[in-house]
Amino acid sequence: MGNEKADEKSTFITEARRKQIIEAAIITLNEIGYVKSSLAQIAKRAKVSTALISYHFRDKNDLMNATLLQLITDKTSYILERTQAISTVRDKLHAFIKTSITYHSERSTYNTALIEIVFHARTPDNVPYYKLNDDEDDPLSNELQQILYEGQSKEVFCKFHVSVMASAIQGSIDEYLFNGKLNSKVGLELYSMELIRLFDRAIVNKC
Amino acid sequence: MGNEKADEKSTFITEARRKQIIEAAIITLNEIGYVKSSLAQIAKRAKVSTALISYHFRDKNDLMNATLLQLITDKTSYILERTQAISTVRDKLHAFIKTSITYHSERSTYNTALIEIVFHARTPDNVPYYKLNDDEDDPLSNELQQILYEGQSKEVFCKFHVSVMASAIQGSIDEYLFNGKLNSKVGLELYSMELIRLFDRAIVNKC
DNA sequence: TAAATTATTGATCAGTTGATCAAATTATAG
DNA sequence: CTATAATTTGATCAACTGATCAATAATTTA
Repeated sequence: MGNEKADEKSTFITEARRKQIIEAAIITLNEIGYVKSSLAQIAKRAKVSTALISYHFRDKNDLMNATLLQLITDKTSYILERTQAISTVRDKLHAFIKTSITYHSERSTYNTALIEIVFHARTPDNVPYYKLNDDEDDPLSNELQQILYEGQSKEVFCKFHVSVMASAIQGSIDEYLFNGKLNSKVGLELYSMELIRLFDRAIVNKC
Repeated sequence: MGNEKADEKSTFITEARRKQIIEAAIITLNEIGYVKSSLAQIAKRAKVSTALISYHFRDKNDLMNATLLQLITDKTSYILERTQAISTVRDKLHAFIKTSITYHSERSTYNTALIEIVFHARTPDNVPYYKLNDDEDDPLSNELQQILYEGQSKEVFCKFHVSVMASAIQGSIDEYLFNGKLNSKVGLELYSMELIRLFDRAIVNKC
């Protein structure tokens, strides 16, 4: 009953329920947004009572944090799996850009839920999540920076400020995730292709 | 008393009160975020009663829309004033990047309030503002795209997809606005300088 | 099977929300 | 100065929020 850590009683049924509730939370976030995603709304979509959510999660914050963790894990593993297999740094960078954008359309529900949480949830000190921005803790950010460093040390890439370049790449990708108009106007194939060409010019060319 | 348009009764005192309430809304958004920015909280900071807000604004949405308009207008004029004066396209692009980033630190309160509204407010159909993304209506987006077109027609810039390049530039800038860690790690002078160099390589070089 | 633990529910709680309204205050006009 | 209109308030409203609790129901254990 009592583990060293907090409360880690993981019955099979408990884990299943938690996943079910988290999945309902994602659907709810996508459908009506964070503000309207009350426990009642989430419970309705999970087809359980509100009290059951309170039973499996300490509070609403706990539920949202668990949901966020699930979303980040999914996105991270999706992109890393398809990036780390590639051998050369330049192709790795291309894959990183391509898969990041592909994830958006393939898991758009997850992506929206992720945005909803990141821009609404706050720490107990009332600091918004979007202002925290992990960096060191973010495996995707680390992977991207490591690709850039490796390219520079192998002299495939030229000299530039890695942090700035990384956030420029990430920002260019994110812009496509947010901007709905762009999404329907340009198309992900064209967008990722143009982005790859753009950063090839900025990174690989004579410097 | 009765104008053609909706209700456009603009006494001097009315306009002053509206501005005062909007200013209080901005401060409140910055201090405690959109979700906690109730009419009561805004009223407290404006040192008026909640009923007075309801008197000057149809509802909370109306207030938030008016606040958003003020924020967008401020940011737009700030950047356009400092960009359109420049004569050559390349310097214009540099100025656009530089002033966009400078605005962040100079009016950080406004910037946070803007983010809070854009990522929380929704249309009556429950469509989040961040998914609308004007594009054609956004003067800043237009200015940036026009700079790129002009540079291409004068053959100062090489050939590339203007929409993609514009959103890459905008995304690279926005990333700096959101990412708190980056903000303290790199510094806006260095960041804008590196960004200018980056896009010079991607835009101006041999293509 | 019987006992004990775990899972689930409906009912209910106090707290906040945005909005409304009559009454009070202030400004404006005649 | 008086009457009329515009401004501001406090009190109050129903609706909804997240959370809690005792009472069942289901499952596990002995």
